[in-house]
Amino acid sequence: MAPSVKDVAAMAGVSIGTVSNVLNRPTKVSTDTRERVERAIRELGFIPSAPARNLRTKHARVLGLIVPDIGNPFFTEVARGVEDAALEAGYGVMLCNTDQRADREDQYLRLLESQRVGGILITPARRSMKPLDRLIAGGTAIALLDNSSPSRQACSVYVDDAMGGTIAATHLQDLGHSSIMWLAGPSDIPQVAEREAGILRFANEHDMTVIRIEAEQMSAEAGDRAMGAALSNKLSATALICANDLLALGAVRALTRAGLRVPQDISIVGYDDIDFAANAAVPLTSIRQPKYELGFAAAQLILQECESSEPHAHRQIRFEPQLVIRSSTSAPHT
Amino acid sequence: MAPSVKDVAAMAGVSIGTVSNVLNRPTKVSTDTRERVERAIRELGFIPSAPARNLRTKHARVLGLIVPDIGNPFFTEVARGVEDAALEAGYGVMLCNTDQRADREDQYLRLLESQRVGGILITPARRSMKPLDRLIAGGTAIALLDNSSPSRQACSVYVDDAMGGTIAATHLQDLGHSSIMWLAGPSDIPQVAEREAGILRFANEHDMTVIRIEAEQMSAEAGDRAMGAALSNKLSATALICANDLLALGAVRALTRAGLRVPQDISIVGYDDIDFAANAAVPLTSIRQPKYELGFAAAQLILQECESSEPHAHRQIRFEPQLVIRSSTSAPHT
DNA sequence: CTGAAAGCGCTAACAA
DNA sequence: TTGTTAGCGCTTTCAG
Repeated sequence: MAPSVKDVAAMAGVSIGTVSNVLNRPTKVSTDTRERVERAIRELGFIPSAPARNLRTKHARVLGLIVPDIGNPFFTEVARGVEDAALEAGYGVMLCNTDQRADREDQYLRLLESQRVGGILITPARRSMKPLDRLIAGGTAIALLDNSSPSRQACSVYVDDAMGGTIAATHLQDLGHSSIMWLAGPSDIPQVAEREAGILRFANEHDMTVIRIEAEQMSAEAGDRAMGAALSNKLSATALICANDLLALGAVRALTRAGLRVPQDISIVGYDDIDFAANAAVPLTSIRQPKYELGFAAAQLILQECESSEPHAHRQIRFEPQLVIRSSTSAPHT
Repeated sequence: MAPSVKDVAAMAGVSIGTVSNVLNRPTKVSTDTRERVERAIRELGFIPSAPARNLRTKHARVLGLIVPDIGNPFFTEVARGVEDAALEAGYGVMLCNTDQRADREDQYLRLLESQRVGGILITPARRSMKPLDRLIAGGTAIALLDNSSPSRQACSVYVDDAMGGTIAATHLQDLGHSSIMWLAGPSDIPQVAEREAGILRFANEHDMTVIRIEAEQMSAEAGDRAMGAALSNKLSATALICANDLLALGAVRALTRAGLRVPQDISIVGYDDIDFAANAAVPLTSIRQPKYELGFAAAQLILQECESSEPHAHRQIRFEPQLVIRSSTSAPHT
């Protein structure tokens, strides 16, 4: 049996209330009794039971992290940021990977609710915030991750996607491209839609033509397939912007298979700037998102919401994306 | 306030004990009272408090997953396997990324202990099992992940690394290579040591020469640096085996920078077969490890240990690696 | 088959 | 400053 406050109290010759005090309000205890208690804690190897504590405090020192695809390095980096911020505050992180499936998201939401976690960080897989409202009403702090829809119900942290799209298009125009392809992901992903909006707005204003193709997923395989299909339909342009780096990696493959060289025959701009973008054989020009920082900031926001009992004003934090130029873009070959 | 068993009992007109019974032993309750209770649960949106339950049951329906680097796609895939097995059983997974730091590992171990998790899956960052013994004694199930050291204290799941090393060397010999380089990772990583043993044994028996170089981390950057250094020391061979795919990706970069072509000038075999190996511009020949399966099996093992109260016999599950031939290996150019 | 009651380990009033 | 005590929400005997 793990030792309990009772054992510690007995060994230190004090009451359990005093033990609880040295644990939670050390200043309210005289120095020498505190030291006696601390010694007892050390000798017994006492580690307080979180479940017991949570039964009283209503909230576990745990954060839920709900992401669509932890296999995507973007989210892996975000998770690292969340984890570091959480650990700093003595919180744990429950990883909830939904694979974009609503049923899994629901199941995890229930799980987190039953665990009475202090807060939930979520990149919503669908438009509805319905199930979240329940949680919010129940006192669970929620933060929207990588989601710009301002909500009066929750904090949110995001990177300006429209700006990212514009940056990518601007870069290609600067190089002299006037006709580009846009390899989008599923159109119901808000981030993709925003990036597209940024690209199209800029293209309109600067007489660039944009050919849109769509992959059914945000994965390299899907990028390969979509690009392959576009190629066999004789679609072409001197440059390509991809909705994320995974798609770009797949597109490079399809292009290479078709005998086209990057960037000589076609320039490519990815999105996210995952580690593999830099280490690909054709290092990818990409739009960097501050992934780790995004996660870190979101976790901090939510931690401060669930730590303090004061009325909390929901905040929105916006990050800016950044162009990282590597070898996959150049002036169009004439 | 979230509804409690008490509220449900009141609404259904039964005692709280009965509510508890329909929750945990539905058969012990008559059909119609069960239905009444279930209706009340639904109407109130009652979700049992895990902390309260855990206070009695001693163990939370949560698994701790301790890995050295969740940024490495190998571990990300393992995590997916763990997560899926856990969710199937209604368990959550706490992600604990140590970055190979002993202090973080300790901190997480304490956190998991205080949470009273049912089991811990760990890829030990160091040789010592000392802190784990405490947990085991305390009744927490432990499973060693990707670790072949048989332990009478815990279950373990691993992929035969020596075999993987041999497979890689065999493949190169079959292609006609007789002099190879081995890009190792830190020598205190047991998996790396095993792979090396497999390679060296085979090389000895077949008169291959092996030049050993070592990267200080299992990352692409470290691989790039180590390979670059080797190159400027005029080390060379017709083929290269890397301790994992990340190192291989970095090595390809260094090689490319030096004007060498893969596989014409040098063949490369990676290890792990992460997704990016297949999608790299030079698709990587690699030794595939059943990553997802590894995590899934480990989680199942530990779940069955912490679910059943019967005396549990620790098991060891061994997986076999597999050669995946792509474009980064060929016969040596003569 | 159902209810009553004890108690899991801890926190937070309140007393002393 | 320290001790006493009443629960938190649930499971689990033990009676009925």
